[in-house]
Amino acid sequence: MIKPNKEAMENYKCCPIDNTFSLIGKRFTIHILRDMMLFDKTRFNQFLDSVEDANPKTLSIRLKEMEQAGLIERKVYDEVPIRIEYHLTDKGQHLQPILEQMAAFSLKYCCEVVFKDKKPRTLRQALGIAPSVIK
Amino acid sequence: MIKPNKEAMENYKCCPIDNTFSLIGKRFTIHILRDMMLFDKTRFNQFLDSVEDANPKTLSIRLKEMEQAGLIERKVYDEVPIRIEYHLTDKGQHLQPILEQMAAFSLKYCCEVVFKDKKPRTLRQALGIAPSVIK
DNA sequence: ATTGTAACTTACCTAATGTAAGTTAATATT
DNA sequence: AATATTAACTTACATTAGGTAAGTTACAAT
Repeated sequence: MIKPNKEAMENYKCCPIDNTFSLIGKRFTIHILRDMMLFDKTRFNQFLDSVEDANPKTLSIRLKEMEQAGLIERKVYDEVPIRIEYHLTDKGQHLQPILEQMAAFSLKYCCEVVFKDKKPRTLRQALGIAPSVIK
Repeated sequence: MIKPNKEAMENYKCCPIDNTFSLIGKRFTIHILRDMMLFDKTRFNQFLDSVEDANPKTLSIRLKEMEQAGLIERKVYDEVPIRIEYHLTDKGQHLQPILEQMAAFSLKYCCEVVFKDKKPRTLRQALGIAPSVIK
């Protein structure tokens, strides 16, 4: 088990885990990130369709918060009808290892609820890709 | 970027990221896990003191949910005054990589808010330990 | 004139969370 | 004998966050 020591603790203004949670802990945030990272979703109505139980009010609030936090960028295309796209920033991209670990946990320890055949999988197996693709 | 393919998607009953979020996404849950994993906290009033802005009502609800979900175990010691301890289960322990990635993200990309000197750190540097200790 | 589309916003309602005080049970103190 | 203390909550009440359904804007097509 990894434990912080006292000298190291002196440097902190706040807890890094608490800080990350303040960025991704609210409803829909990780779902939006997931859909951007893994499924190339970029638009409001796509998230409304793909995010589990999303509603337009909360989605709208969440996208604004994520933009404020520097995780995503909002781009307006002046077409008819108007098109708006949301894209991950560099900072937002770097949240991906967290989502990967979240996926890996469920694949291994919640396989009865996640998989039809109820068998555990690694992230590689679940994605159905060759080992070389991940890294 | 890692992308799931179609055959692999057929096996799912639900999204593993969504599933993990249902386990750790509510307020205080990861804070409780953090305090158990890194600071050896085990008792109700310890969490009340150490978890940021914790209140007894929500803490009580959360501990019950976490027990239900199989992440922690509640043990009653029949002493005077009564002592109750909460400990991580094996399943709960395996959430640690998620918390580590959450910490690593803030150390690297939110150093201005996390550190007094505002300089980014790796997880190793932040913990102030030798490289060999992590793995 | 009505319909359609994208991206929301608004009014209203319900659920989750927070606050402060109270409970239980036993020993310790005045 | 009455009051205090401790741990781990619970309860009543207040506040905040989130959800629902409908409406808005700005065109273009039918």
